[in-house]
Amino acid sequence: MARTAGSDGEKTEALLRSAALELIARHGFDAMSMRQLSAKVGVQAAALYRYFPTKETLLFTLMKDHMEALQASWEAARPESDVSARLSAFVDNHIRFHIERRHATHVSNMELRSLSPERLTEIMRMRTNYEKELRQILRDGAQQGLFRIDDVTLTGMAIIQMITGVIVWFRPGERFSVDEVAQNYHRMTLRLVGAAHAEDSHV
Amino acid sequence: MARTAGSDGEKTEALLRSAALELIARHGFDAMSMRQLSAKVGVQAAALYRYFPTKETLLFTLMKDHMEALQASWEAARPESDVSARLSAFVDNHIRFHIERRHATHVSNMELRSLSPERLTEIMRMRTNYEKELRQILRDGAQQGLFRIDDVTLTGMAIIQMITGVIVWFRPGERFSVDEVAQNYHRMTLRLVGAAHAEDSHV
DNA sequence: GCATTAATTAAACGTACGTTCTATTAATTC
DNA sequence: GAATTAATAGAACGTACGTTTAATTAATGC
Repeated sequence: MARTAGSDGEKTEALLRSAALELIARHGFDAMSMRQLSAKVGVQAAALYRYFPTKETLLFTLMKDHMEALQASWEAARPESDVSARLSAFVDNHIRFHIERRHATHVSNMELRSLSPERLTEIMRMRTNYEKELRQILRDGAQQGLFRIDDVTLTGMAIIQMITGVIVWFRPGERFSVDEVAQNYHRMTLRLVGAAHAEDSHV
Repeated sequence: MARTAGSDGEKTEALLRSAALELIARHGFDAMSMRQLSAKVGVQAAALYRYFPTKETLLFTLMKDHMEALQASWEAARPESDVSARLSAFVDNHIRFHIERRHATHVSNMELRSLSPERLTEIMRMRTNYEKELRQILRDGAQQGLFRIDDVTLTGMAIIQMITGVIVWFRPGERFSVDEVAQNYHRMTLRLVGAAHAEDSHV
């Protein structure tokens, strides 16, 4: 056999990507074999090389797309309003985005080691750019006297770790809804930065 | 050749453990080969099997020792004093312990996937026990009216993620000392739980 | 100093991996 | 409907891996 009836490159690539995200998230990048991936989609291993020249390129592509989508999601959600609302929006967008794409998030957070130095640099650059948005919010809030922040870099890291960590324990359909988690976390974040009136917030 | 002059089982095992922590932290468990590990210590790969029956057992041993040491460290540091001091002590101990053992921490956080189900369960049980200590502090603080906490489980997770995340960005000898980081984080933690007078704290 | 135990080497086994090569069939174009 | 392009299959290549087996030397106990 060779080309199969109804085969379609775009469709196969999309299937491969989502199957790869699931397998890598579950077993890790090294532990996922190209044969395992191809079997999940129902093609031979050799067929993968029509879409991705190497296994590492596949990983890089997944991560890059994830980071671009994250940045785009924030730019679409970013309000022009006051800093507290911007901070809440950042936390909200971050949590929702990552919960909705838990596999891709796991991959992006756990498999950086498997990238070549150049590709690692590129992903880290995208990540840093995204995190700059948070730091700018923190800086604005501090300058306007609305936040009490000892160190912007350190506080930014603490918040990122805290809100990204949601995917470690969150399971859809259990105790908390996404809304509850998002609301709770943005309240904790506002307290963490010493936001004026954080305690009275009804949002 | 066979047994080498000056060879000593305890010494070799200790060397293997620390070499393994470093290699796994840097390259990941799957990416580390037994030959790579043995070469780092200067023995043949077959020699490893005198100390660890399988590669996975080696990983499990490292993780278990790490968790036991963490629990012991907290039990030694735990004060009998008021809840705010206990919370500060927890944060302080956690950060210092993890910074001092960054390799082991990385391994314990990143390589859970490579454990068999039974062994994963055991490590998770230890981890849960440790995290219970934090939740108890939060519960006590809330009951005494000192903390303002919406949900103990969720707040506990947020704090754990935040303070464990330090090892992701912290590099000894750069901008911050361990003391500064620990102090800053316990201030953020107290704010996060809405601790009364957190803003006036001089600790 | 001999017997025993501890620590290691050297070589090999079977397996699984990423990747490549070539052939083959399906869809598309004109 | 012939020519071309797209999408795959099937087989193979070389390599590296975890682990085992047997032999060998060093240290220890009596």
